[in-house]
Amino acid sequence: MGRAATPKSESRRQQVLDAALEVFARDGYGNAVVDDIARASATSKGGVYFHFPSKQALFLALMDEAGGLLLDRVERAMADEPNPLAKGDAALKSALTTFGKNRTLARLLLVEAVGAGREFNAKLTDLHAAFASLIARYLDDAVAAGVLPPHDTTLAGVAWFGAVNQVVTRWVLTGEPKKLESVYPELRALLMHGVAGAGVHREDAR
Amino acid sequence: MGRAATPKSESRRQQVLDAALEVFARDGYGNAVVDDIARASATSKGGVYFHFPSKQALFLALMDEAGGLLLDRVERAMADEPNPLAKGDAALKSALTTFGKNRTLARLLLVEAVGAGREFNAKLTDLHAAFASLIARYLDDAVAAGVLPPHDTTLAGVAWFGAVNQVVTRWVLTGEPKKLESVYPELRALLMHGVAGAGVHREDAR
Amino acid sequence: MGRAATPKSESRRQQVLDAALEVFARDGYGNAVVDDIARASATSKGGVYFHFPSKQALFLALMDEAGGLLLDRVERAMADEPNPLAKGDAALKSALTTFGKNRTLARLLLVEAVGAGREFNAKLTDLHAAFASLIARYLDDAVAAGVLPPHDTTLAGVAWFGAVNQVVTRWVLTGEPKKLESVYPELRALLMHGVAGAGVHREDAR
Amino acid sequence: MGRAATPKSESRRQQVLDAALEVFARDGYGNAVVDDIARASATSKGGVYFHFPSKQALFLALMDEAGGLLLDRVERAMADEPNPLAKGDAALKSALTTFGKNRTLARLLLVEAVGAGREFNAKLTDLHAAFASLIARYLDDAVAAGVLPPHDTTLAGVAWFGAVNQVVTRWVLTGEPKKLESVYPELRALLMHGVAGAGVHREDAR
DNA sequence: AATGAATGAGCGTTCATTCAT
DNA sequence: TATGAATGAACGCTCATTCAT
Repeated sequence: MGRAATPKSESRRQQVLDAALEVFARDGYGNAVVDDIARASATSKGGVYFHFPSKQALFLALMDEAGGLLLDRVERAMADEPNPLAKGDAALKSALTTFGKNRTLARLLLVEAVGAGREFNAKLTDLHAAFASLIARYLDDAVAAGVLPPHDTTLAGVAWFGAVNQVVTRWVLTGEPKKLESVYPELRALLMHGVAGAGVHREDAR
Repeated sequence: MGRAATPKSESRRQQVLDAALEVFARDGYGNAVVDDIARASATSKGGVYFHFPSKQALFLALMDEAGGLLLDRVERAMADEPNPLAKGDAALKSALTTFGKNRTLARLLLVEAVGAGREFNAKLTDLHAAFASLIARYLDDAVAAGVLPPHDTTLAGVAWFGAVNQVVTRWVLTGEPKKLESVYPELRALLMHGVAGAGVHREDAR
Repeated sequence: MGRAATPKSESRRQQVLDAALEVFARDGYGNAVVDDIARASATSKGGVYFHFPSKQALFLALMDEAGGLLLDRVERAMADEPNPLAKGDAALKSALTTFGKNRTLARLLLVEAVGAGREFNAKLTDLHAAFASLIARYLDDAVAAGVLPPHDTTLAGVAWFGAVNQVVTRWVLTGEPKKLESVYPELRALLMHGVAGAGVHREDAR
Repeated sequence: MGRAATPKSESRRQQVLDAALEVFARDGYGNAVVDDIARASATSKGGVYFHFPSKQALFLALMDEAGGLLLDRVERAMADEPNPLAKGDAALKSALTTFGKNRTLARLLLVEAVGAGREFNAKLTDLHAAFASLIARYLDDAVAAGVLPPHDTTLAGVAWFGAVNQVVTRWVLTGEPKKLESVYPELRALLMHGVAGAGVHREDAR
């Protein structure tokens, strides 16, 4: 479903993108070297520059792709669920699963993209906002449906996003927990009921 | 209250540190130029290198100082409060206030230190862990005191830290909300009771 | 006589090598500046570094080239002569002639390469050893052929090499004698018969 | 016998000189760092500069001292012998012995001083000339005394010096032979009678 | 005499980007 | 489209030298 682009040029571009993901995630934006990306994509430096006007543009494109892919997965997962609460669960679970299967992606988005430079702040902010507002919209729906009490959903969106973010970042940087998805039940409970109500509503264990 | 021990060289070192904070926060680690730091500290490049062996070491020292200062503030604020719940409130409030008064510090710690390079991951991880475990310890105490139900306090520490982190990061990057401290009540409620119980327990406004 | 294999890049590399010889011999290794070499080879600094990984590697390559060239000349001259004694004469004469025509080369090999740094000692030692053992081999042959009495040919090789070395070095540093090759007859007599037998065997004058 | 100078200042100066010998011989002129010399002489950088106006002057002074010391030893050894031939033997023996006991000195004079830079060529030339002409003078005397046939004593002085030089240099760079002095008999024979007459006049073995 | 903090010119090296082929 | 040699601005770091104390 939908890989209709030019068989050669498009795949070349994708090769570069894939290689760039690898290299940027490995070395960070600043330390990554265009030559490395060229080598890793079995092209030449000129080849890279044919498909992308600059190192910066390449990184930006990568953020777009990676962020879009993740957003897509989460939205698709939510779309598959009927009721509000289930949607939230699905979103959280799919985010953890996607990252859990792709540490490189996680590192790029949550670590390397952050301090990469002023030039990337706008895109980073957009990404953060996209996720936060996805969550906020879901919370709004849930409030509208009467399954959640009214509250500042914008702030909650940001905070939730940050909470998940940090759990994943810790996993990226320290390798803990071994299986990222394993935090799902506890994290879900925490997001829903905070620490105060944590005990009551927990329906599962590790 | 006693800072008589730093006649000249120590103050020089501090000058450099201060200038470095400014420059690193403004330009990011990678784009920051040692010459700029020298100029900003009214020294020469050689002066900077007399006090710090390398740009990297300078940044590391800065992370230490900034992280320590923040941790100190928060811990001091907690120490001033008697009961567990109040300690938590004080911690949250002092973190928001400290960052709110010092956007430069916030940018350094939450943005620029992140993608700065593999060399800094260890220190960054340590910082994250220090905060997360400070929170976890507090939660443990609260659980022991019976004011909070038992739960995975480690995970909660990480998630809380992430939530606050993200709210501050958003403020650093977008300027919203105008007054960082204004999120305190809502954020507190969210951390305590999650989104499900959010409506009920709110006891205050802006 | 066949140098068709070096279309562009190879000639560039050679340009750099030539310029480096000039600059290193003029300024010495330590004082030579890569920018100067770049300028002298009508390239850019990056161009130099494209062909050689470092200043050090460039100097090493130069030692190889210069040493190889000299050794080649001497060996070729020896090969052209039939009997042992004539070979020796030819070797001495060709060494003096080659250096005499190329003071730059002489300076590089005999002066600048010497105190250039520990990194170059190995290569220098190799060069010295190559010459000394070339001489020693020749002496061995002459002994085997019965035209010279048996003696410690290794030491003689070293000593001979040093004697010639010093005569050339003196010429490099002081300009004396005007024509380096003019020392040939006296030097030859000296190497053959020492100072004691000097008077008898001398068949020529200055 | 003669250490009459100012007890403190003069010894300080000597300390610096000694340390400099060590450091220059270890690192070479270019790589040697004034701070190291200061540390090695248990002084401060300022202390070094109090006694010597510049790094260059320090090295020059060292060459003077080292060269003078060596020349002194050799001359003294010659003065102790009555007849010409014995003087020559004594000179060679004392040179080998002095270097053999002091590899640092040998390295400074024969290796590090050579490529150290144009600034040192004059002094180096002087040193070489001093030795060469010492030898030449001795040869002249021997010729005058009728124990050696007339020949180009200047050239012989240079060549002899170079031969000894090279033997010592090889020992400095490669460690061979184990005992430098052991080459004395063979080297003496070589210098006196060359390779042609070598067999006859040898009166000893290794 | 001695100290050591400070200076700043200088240099090796890197690497994004360009462009002739 | 692709290649890779070439460019040159930029930067981290070193270290001889100075000088206030």
